[in-house]
Amino acid sequence: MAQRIMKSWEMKGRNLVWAGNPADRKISGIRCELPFGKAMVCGDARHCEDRGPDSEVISGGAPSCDVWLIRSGILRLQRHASNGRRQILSLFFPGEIVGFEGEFREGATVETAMQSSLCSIDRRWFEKMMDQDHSLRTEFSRQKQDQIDRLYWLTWSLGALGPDERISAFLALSTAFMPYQLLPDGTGVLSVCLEIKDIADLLGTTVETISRVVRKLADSGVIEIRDSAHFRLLNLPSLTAFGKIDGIFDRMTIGVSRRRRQLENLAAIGSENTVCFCGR
Amino acid sequence: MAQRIMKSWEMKGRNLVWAGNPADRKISGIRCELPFGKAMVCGDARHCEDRGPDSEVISGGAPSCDVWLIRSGILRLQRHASNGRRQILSLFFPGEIVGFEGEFREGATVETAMQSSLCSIDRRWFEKMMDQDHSLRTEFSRQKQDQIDRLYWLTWSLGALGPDERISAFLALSTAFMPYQLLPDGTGVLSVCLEIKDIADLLGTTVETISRVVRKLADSGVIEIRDSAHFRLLNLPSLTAFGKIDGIFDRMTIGVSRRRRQLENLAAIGSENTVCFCGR
DNA sequence: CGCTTAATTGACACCAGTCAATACCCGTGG
DNA sequence: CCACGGGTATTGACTGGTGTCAATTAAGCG
Repeated sequence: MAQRIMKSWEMKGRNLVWAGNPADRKISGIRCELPFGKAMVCGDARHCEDRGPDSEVISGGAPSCDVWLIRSGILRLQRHASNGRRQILSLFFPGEIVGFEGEFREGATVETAMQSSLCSIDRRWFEKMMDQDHSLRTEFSRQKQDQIDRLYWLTWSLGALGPDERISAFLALSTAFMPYQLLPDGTGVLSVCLEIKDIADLLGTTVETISRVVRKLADSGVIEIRDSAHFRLLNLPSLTAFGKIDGIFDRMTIGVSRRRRQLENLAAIGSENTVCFCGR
Repeated sequence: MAQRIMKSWEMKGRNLVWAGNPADRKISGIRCELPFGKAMVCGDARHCEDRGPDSEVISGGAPSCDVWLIRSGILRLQRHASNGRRQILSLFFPGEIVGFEGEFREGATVETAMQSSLCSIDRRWFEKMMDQDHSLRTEFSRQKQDQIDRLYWLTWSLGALGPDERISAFLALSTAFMPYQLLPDGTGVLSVCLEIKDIADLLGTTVETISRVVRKLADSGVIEIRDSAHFRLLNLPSLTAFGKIDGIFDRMTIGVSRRRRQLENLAAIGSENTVCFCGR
C-alpha cells in the first residue's frame, strides 16, 4: 500500500495533492468549506479554482477584492530584490485564509508554490462575518498567530543560524506539511513537494548549498536520499536538535496539522451537520 | 533650542525619553492612557512602571497574567541560540500593546531595550474589551499588522540583503522612532537610543560590521558621525534607496509615528474629554 | 587620575555564494 | 530498443564578504 502511494507520487511528480485524503475529490467541484469554530466559511463551486504552480494569486500593490481560502496546496509570499534575489517571506497552508487586511504590500506577491485549490470569498462579507462571529475571529487570530510564529522562526533562523541548521529544521518541519509516509521502523519518507529553488529562497540560501547540506546529512546517516524529491528521515530527533527547534516543533506544526485534519474530516463526513454561511 | 535639546540628550546618554514632549512628565505618576478609536485603554498610576534598560518584561514559557501598554521607550523580543548568538525578532514602540495572546513562546523573552515606561493591563479585562469594542479591535489589529510588516521587512532584509544595506535601511527607518532633530538645511541629527549590540543582533550582524559600515557611509558622504550615538543624515534619500525601502518607508513608519503623536496629544490636552475604561 | 567598559581598527580565516562543468533524469524520435 | 537532446540536479573550483579574535583607542565614572 505504501508502495502504491509512493508510486503515485512519483508519477505525478512534485505537484501532488495530499496523500491519504482520496475523499478530497468528493467535494471538489461541489463546495469548499472550512469550519471556524461553530461557523463555516465557504464559497460554492463557482468560486473554487484549481491553480497550477507559479500562478499569481495576489499581486503587490493592487488590493484584491477577494479573500482566499486555501483548500489544498501551498502558497508563497515573496518579494524580489533589485539584485535579482528573491526572498520567500512565508508559506501558507490548507485551511488558511490569505488576502484579508491588505497584508501584502507593494512589491510583494502571493503565488502558488505547487498545484493548489483555492476558494475565493467576498471580502465585504468576510469582514462582516469577522465582526459578528466570535468563533470566526478566534480561529482567524489563531491562524494569524501561527503565521507570525512561523515568521518568527524564519527570522530567527535567518539571523542566528547557519544554512545547514536551517535546512535541517526545515526538513523536520516538513513532516508536518508535506506528504510524510511513516514506515514500520519509525522512520519515514518525506516527499518534498516544493521546488528546491523555493526552499532555497525561503531559507535565504542557494540550491547548491542545499544540495551539499543534504548530501552531508546523508553521509552522516541522518537521512537517506531516495531521489531528489524523496528523503527517508532516519533520525528525526537529531534533525530537530541540529535545527534548534526542539522546543517549538509542536507549537509550529500543530495548527497546520489541525487545519488539514479538519479539511479531511469535512471531506469525509460531508457537510450536513454543519452550519454554513456563504459570502455570495 | 536645538542645541539645548542635544545637550540634554548628551547628558542623559542613551537612555532618554522622547524629546519634544516635555508634557510627558505631566501624566507621569498619575495615569497612563491610550486612545483606541473612541475607547481608551488605561490603567492608573499604580500599574505604571518605569523600567531601566535590559529589564525583563515577559519571560518565555511563563504566561503572564498581564498585558503591557508601552508608554515610552522601546521593547525588544529576542531569542537566544545555543551558540550564544542572540536574535532580536522585533522591536515594540510606544502605544503598542504586547503580551496579549501568548505571542511569545518558550525561549523568547521581551525586555526593555532602553528606559521605558510600561503600563500593565488586566488580561481578562482586555480580552473582554477586545470582544466588545469594535474600535479597539480595529486599532489592535492595525498594530498587529504594523508589527507583521516590520517582521516581513526584517525577514526580507536578512535573507536578501547584505549587512550594509540592512544598516542603511535601519538608519533611515530610525528617523521615525528615535529622536531625529531636523536642521534648517533639510538634514537632521539622529540620536541612536538603542545599544549598538541590540542593533547588531536585530540586523543579524556584529558590532564590528556596523562600525565599519557606518564609517564607510560617512566616508561616502551620506552621513556624518558626531559621536558614537549621534549621526547627521546628510542624504536620507540615498540611505532609503541603498536600503531598498523606497516604496515601503511610509508604510513602515506611519503607524509608529501616529501612535507617538497620539500619546503626545494626550499628554498635552489632558484626558477630560475622553472616555476611559479601566481594567482594574 | 586611573580603572572599567565600550567602540574602533586591524589581521585573518572560513563559510557560502558564484560561476562553470559534469552527471543525471526524462521525454522524444529514430 | 537505443540514441539524442533539453532541462535539472549535482559537483567542483574559486573568491569575496563577513564573522571572529585580538589590539588599540576612546569614553564614562568613581
